[in-house]
Amino acid sequence: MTSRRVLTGSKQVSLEVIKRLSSYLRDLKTLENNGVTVVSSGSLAELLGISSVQFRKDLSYFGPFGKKGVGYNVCTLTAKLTELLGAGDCMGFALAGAGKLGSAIIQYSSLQRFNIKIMAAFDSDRRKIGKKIDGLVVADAKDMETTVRTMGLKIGVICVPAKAAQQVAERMASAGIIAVLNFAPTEIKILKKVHVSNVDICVEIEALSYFVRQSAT
Amino acid sequence: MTSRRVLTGSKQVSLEVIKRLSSYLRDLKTLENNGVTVVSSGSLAELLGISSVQFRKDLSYFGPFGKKGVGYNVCTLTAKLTELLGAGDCMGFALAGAGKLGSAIIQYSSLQRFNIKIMAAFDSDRRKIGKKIDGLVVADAKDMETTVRTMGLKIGVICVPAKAAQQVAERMASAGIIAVLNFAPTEIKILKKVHVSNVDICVEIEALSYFVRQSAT
DNA sequence: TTATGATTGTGAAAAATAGAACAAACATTG
DNA sequence: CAATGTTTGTTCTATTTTTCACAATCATAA
Ligand SMILES: NC(=O)c1ccc[n+]([C@@H]2O[C@H](COP(=O)([O-])OP(=O)(O)OC[C@H]3O[C@@H](n4cnc5c(N)ncnc54)[C@H](O)[C@@H]3O)[C@@H](O)[C@H]2O)c1
Ligand SMILES: NC(=O)c1ccc[n+]([C@@H]2O[C@H](COP(=O)([O-])OP(=O)(O)OC[C@H]3O[C@@H](n4cnc5c(N)ncnc54)[C@H](O)[C@@H]3O)[C@@H](O)[C@H]2O)c1
Repeated sequence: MTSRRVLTGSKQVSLEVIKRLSSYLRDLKTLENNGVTVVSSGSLAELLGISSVQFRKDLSYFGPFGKKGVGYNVCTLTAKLTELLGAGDCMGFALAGAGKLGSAIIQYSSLQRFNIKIMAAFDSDRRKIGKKIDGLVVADAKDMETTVRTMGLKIGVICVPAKAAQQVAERMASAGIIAVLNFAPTEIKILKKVHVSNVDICVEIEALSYFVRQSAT
Repeated sequence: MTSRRVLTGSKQVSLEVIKRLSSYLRDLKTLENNGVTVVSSGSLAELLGISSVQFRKDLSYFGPFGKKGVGYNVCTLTAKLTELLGAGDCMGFALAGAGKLGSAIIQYSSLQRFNIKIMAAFDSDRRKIGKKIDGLVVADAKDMETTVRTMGLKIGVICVPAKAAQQVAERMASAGIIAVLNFAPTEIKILKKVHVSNVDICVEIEALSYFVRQSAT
């Protein structure tokens, strides 16, 4: 894993921390909906399946949010984390490859609750172009650069076959995309300033297989 | 991230290493198909977007596979890694939630090339039960325990809504599943001996959003 | 055959991450 | 109000992961 780090004031925080903060926020929202008003790092950590120190440590990169002897106000902390992660204003993204996985993601309703919204989807297959998925019309991949640039999109999700992934990523980058979530089972080599997160389901399952086989002996 | 470790002989190797080995194997197969017979850690690392030391170090946990001054025989290394990861014999898995994401995974053809095969899919929705997806008939979630146990499946993939994930995971565990890939945006609390890998796409994109916003300033 | 250059494998150093420990702050109870 | 118990925030310590540095090995070409 290439550990990219992000500046926050004077400190540097790893994206791993950011991902955890995001999952904290996710569960805090659930608590909020359940009417919980105050929570301690201990009980929240138990909910999250992590240690309470890790929770407090992660928060500490961004300042004190709790009250000693009491815990955290769920509402306040939710608001602070939302602001911190910039999850308040909607972030749009572009998706390439409106196939099986791509369609699922287009229709992935949870993204809305995260203020993440798909703004454009592209495909090179004539049978896919023009198709309406969940209200979004799939556009011609040829128009990707123009549209992405016009809309000012910064995040790209790659759901095209492996052999097309590199080229698609490059085109996205040239259109102003600076962060990519890649589902294709291949590594993308691209400008340093573009951040690439890979999710390779085959690799995930293969690793689990290894674990299973080890457990068997 | 809970860092689970696996025994190999006397050494302990983290699952992160295993995942990387899996991605090495993935790219080695591509090289093999392209007729490349010998490769150095340097050129392969460049292909993988990592450092050559990391590649060699990862391999070193399992023994020497290369020839000094020359490099690695692609064919041999592929075979060794395949054996090491146990990727030679097919590993079956069970999937819960044959919805949008679940269907995409059922139809995910690349898994076959990894010798990973879906053996059973379950859903609780009457409209989904009995449906044939890519030749596989979706079974009633009620029968999950029995079927999973009978088939001796060890890996479970969770594609059900968040609120059902915990219960589904527990039922999988009770049926003998010891490794779970969870796509639901919630943490699963379960017996220590069951390994849970989480893939939360919302969290991934939210982290990218943070990166994007940071880059803007 | 002998130098030269390339590349591996690994112990040791460095960096990053996680964890423990504890003082400071607050609430509560008597 | 004082004593006690709780919980945070943070420093310090331990562990894990990554990177460096280099001896050992091999091919090649003089
Ligand atoms: N199906 C899954 O569950 C799954 C899971 C994980 C990863 N993936 C990966 O995601 C990618 C897509 O998988 P899928 O199952 O949806 O395949 P798919 O064939 O259903 O979809 C791929 C789509 O990409 C389009 N495409 C091809 N080249 C393109 C280009 N240059 N520009 C724009 N669009 C292009 C195709 O027309 C097609 O619609 C693959 O790399 C696959 O390995 C799939
Ligand atoms: N759609 C995506 O691209 C996407 C991406 C990442 C994660 N996810 C997550 O994956 C999960 C599924 O997402 P989806 O978009 O496919 O939703 P979906 O509603 O299309 O599918 C969920 C399926 O689970 C079934 N189900 C519900 N309870 C069940 C139970 N107890 N046992 C068995 N089956 C049950 C439902 O009948 C449905 O068919 C959700 O947790 C979602 O957050 C989805």
